[in-house]
Amino acid sequence: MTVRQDIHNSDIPVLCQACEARHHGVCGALDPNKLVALAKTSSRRQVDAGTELIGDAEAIHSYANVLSGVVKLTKTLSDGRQQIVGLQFAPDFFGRPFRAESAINAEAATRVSLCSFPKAALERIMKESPGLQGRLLGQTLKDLDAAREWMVTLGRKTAAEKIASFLLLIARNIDRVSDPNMRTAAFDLPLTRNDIADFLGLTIETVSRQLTKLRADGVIRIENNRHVVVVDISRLEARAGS
Amino acid sequence: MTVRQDIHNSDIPVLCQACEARHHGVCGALDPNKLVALAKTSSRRQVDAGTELIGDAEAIHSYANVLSGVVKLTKTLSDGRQQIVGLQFAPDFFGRPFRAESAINAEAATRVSLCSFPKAALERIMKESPGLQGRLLGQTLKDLDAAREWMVTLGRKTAAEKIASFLLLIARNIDRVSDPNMRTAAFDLPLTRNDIADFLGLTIETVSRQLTKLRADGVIRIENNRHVVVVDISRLEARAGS
DNA sequence: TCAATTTCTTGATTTCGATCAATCCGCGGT
DNA sequence: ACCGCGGATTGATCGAAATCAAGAAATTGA
Repeated sequence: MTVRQDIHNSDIPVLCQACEARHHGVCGALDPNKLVALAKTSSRRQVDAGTELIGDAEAIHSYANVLSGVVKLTKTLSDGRQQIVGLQFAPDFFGRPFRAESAINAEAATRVSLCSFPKAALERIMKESPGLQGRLLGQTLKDLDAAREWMVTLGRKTAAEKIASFLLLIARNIDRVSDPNMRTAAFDLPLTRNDIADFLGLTIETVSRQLTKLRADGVIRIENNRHVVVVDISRLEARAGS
Repeated sequence: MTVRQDIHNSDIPVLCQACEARHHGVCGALDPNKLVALAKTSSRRQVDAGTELIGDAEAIHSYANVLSGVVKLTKTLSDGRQQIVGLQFAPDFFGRPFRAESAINAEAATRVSLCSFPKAALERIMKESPGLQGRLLGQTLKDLDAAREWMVTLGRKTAAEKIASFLLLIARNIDRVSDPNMRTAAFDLPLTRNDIADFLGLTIETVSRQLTKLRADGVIRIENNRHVVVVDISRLEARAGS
């Protein structure tokens, strides 16, 4: 153990001071000492949309916090059919503690900025900070809840309901609509129509048609193919099935 | 800390000695002292198929190891559409560490025997045994992998592939077919046709038709509606998509 | 600025699985 | 044994989404 010393706010690594993950993400469990230790080995980087972050069945050497942008996790069948099995928004943690058994593929869906650190560094600090393990468990449980919620959407909802559910998911994560009396939302879609289809288990044509229908019915407006304005959130919710 | 004392095998609670969870489940992380402490508060019980174990949005007061049988986790839309979002086989741990946010419903799919302990007892021991937290994280990651694997099945596979995938899942968990050169498998279906439909995002009629087709093609045999003999596992795998 | 290419939309047709509708089978009870 | 009932199978028809097929719109690059 190092000798306990005075920790001023200025001792918090510059890198971390303005970081959202510092408070809400996994780093929130670390005291300044540990944070300094981790920050020494960590590095920020920006990657363009389409960059592969973890290849299928690849060994994983690092973990990362998503600081901005959206990362998509995909699985692919041998004949090319693809399914997005998770989306990570800031300030989600992502990477696989221990084993990399399930063949998963992580790719930047938008331009993404990451704060990544080597697997070994995190695991060492984890042994000393039980709180960190708890945060990791918390993130994993959150991912599990999201996955199960989506299983209902995939298995039991109609195409129209799937699209509405998807738009709500994005609105809640990008535009942070948690306030229930917020009537409207606006955001850029982080996914292409193809990605949306792969997320919803639909074809690109069906996605397009359902978006057109929502637009025709005045529930949303679409500008430049990417920017979506939800005119009335409760009307969208009514179409999402629940 | 208690003084370290000699621990004989006989000090392991009788309840735990023959328990599978003792080695492979969460209890494997506990030393005999901790095991005794936990065993004091735990109790075995058997429940019939159909028994509700955790109600939708109900507060959770206990955790459990599944010792035998199958527990199904379901989510239901307001209009009654249902989706099974997870199956827990022995010796899975089940229950929700912390928060019970996601509205999930757990029900015994078959006759089930459980070893359950109060939430508080487990959480207290968890603070002292970092290994236990790790096991819990491991179980959660395993559940997450399973959920994501199933998302591919729900979103991208045909009805025929879904049924084949389901039978393989059961064969691997009930008959423990992990040995890749095992050519055949046999088991009782732990789910009714209705449950299978809810697990696969299909209707009961489609499930029935696909099972009939597999039978007609000589891939499986069905006896008494419940007992399934997989004649050739590799032929079943070929139909599961991958 | 203007091809060139990719991404998205829209339309026509087909198909797979849902729905509707009878049976059929297995099982427990009297 | 017989009935009665819930669960399962089978058949006929329908419909939602997939597939096939052009185009239109946006983005890229020279």
